[in-house]
Amino acid sequence: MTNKISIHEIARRSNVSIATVSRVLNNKGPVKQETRDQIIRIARELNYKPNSTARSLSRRKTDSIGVILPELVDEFFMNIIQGIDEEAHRYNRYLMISSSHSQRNDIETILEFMSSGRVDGVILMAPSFNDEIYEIIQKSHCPVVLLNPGTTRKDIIGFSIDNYNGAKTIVSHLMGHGYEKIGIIRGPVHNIDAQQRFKGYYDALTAGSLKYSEAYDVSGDFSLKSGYYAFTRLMSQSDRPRAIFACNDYMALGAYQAARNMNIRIPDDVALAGFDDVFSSGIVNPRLTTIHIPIIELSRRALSYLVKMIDGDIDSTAPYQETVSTGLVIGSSCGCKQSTAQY
Amino acid sequence: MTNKISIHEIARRSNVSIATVSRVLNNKGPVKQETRDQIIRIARELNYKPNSTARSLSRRKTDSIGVILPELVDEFFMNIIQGIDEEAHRYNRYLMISSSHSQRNDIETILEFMSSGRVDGVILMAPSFNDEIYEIIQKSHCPVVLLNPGTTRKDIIGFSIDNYNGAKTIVSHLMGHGYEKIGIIRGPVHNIDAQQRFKGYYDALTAGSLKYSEAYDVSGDFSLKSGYYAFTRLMSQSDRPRAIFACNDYMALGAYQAARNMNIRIPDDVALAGFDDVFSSGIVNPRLTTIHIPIIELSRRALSYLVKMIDGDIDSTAPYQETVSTGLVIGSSCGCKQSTAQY
DNA sequence: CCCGAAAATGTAAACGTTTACATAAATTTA
DNA sequence: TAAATTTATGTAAACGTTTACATTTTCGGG
Repeated sequence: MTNKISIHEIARRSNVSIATVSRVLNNKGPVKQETRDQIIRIARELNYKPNSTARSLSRRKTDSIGVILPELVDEFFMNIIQGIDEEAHRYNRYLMISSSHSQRNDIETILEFMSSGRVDGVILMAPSFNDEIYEIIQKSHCPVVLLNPGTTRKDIIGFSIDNYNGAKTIVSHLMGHGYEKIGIIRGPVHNIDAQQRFKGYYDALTAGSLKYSEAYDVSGDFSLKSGYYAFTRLMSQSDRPRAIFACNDYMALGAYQAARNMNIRIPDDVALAGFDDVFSSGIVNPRLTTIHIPIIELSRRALSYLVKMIDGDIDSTAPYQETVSTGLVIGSSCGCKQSTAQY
Repeated sequence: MTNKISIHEIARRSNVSIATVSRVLNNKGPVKQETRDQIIRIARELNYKPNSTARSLSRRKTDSIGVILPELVDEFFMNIIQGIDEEAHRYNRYLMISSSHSQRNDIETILEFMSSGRVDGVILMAPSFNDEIYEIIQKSHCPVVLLNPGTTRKDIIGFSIDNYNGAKTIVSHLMGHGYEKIGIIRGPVHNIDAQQRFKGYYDALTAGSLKYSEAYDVSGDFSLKSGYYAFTRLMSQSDRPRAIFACNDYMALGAYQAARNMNIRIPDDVALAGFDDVFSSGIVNPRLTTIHIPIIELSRRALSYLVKMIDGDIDSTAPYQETVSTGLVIGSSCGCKQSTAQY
């Protein structure tokens, strides 16, 4: 039960000053080889580990990065964390993770995180971007990178998914099958991803000279259940759509269940496509045609950029936006015979 | 662009000493109401946030907790984080999360985390428990709680899943359907969960006076793919099993795909059961009969216990084990008509 | 063998808090 | 009203590092 040993203890035992010890431990400044060896030996013997709190205070740098996500559920958010973690490990940074605990004032969480000096920078994914958040970021002296900011502002630093083109691509793919009556199950009204996906859908239709019809446009909230009901509603009308684009996979999966209940065959009676490429969409039969989001890659880049801001390799005040493009994953739910994904 | 303000600045502006300011900010020690009000006012005006690094150094307490998981993938690990996060929020603790980056020396990761004073305690889920890890925990002065330690040692603090009884329950359920030839798709050989689940399977069989047969025992590694091949192997023999217990859901899902390829109907030709109750198992058709693990609850309890150790409310040196019991989730993959889960 | 430069080491002041202890002011007690 | 309390405040030393600056030692060249 050795007491916690400090740099002082090492200095005492090696008959040198703490400055010398610090120099050795940080490989900074000249030290006689002999002294160096001895200090290292003693430090190792005592199993010395520098106190990182003291280190942080002195260096004014914590080597940790805050990650604030709207919630901590799903493979999706896990993938974000995974990507960030991998990259953080590369840069020797630690990760402080927190959900914004939507029930509470998430802004406060953010502020707390950023202002207390607990982290050197923050990766923030807010449920929705608003002026208050913008203000906080501007005011704080803490570098912030936004994940999927969902705003048209240009004076921020953000990494986004190309929802618009993803949606356009997949709807175009459905059109390529010759379907003309293509319905949509929307996401939450105020969700920017959902809005962009809708726009992609809309523009794909009109670009292909199909007409948008309100009868084929039903709302959902990204949940499985909402997909179930939305599908039921869409297919209960006399003039049914021939294909449906669900704005995310969970809703598409809900649609599968509704289809089974209604004895509707996918893709024979109605084709189906989703968005996100969640694990389950590769499990269901027929495999769901969907859009893959390179979310791990996106997170990695975001972290990498943040670290460079922190290290001063990149100007933190300069706005920067990056958008990663999505990939079409072809299953047979759209009517294709051959799937691009294999197991 | 106000410079970062410290307690000194507040003291200066309020014409008091920093001690008084500190007292006000921490609600500690007597301060005249008038002085107090003024200090609070000024602190608020300047939007003062105490530097948590300095605070940690002085108090010898970081208010953060380390979480080390073998990997950061899956809903499963996300659920762990979710449970921990919820509870951490209740106790006002921050979470430092890291995967043990299995490619590297995970032990070193752990040591680093625990010895550097970056966290007040650690929740550790190791890929496999071994003596080295045990040594580290004993030596370190940092409270450690193990998640699913998978050891029979009694001198540790750990929170576990009752794999054994879970497996026994579900295999018994299969037997209740009258199936006599019950196969198993095992998990990784060195994985303790997998071993315990196998034992549950074995004991359930023999308790019901069925005989264990090597022909029905094939190995897997918890991956979907391994489930696919294991199923194929099991069902390629002339004397096929009538039911199969896959040691986790992903392997069971792989079995679904193999079954589809081989034109084998579930549950008509072969009944199937899994373990874990992952999201996808509720999606597939027929719904997978499986075992639910209250992992969020388990994580919550682990964190709560750890915090109490840190706060000195619980003796950190006393061993403690807790096991949470699992729940049977009935789908129709086992042959049941009525499912307990609904969507 | 002395001088100057380079190398090695030490001293002490940060970093921004908390807190034991000392002191001063206000209040009560007798 | 002086002494004894109680309340309010200040001083200064921690906490364990890093690092600018000062000082000492070493070493090569004249």
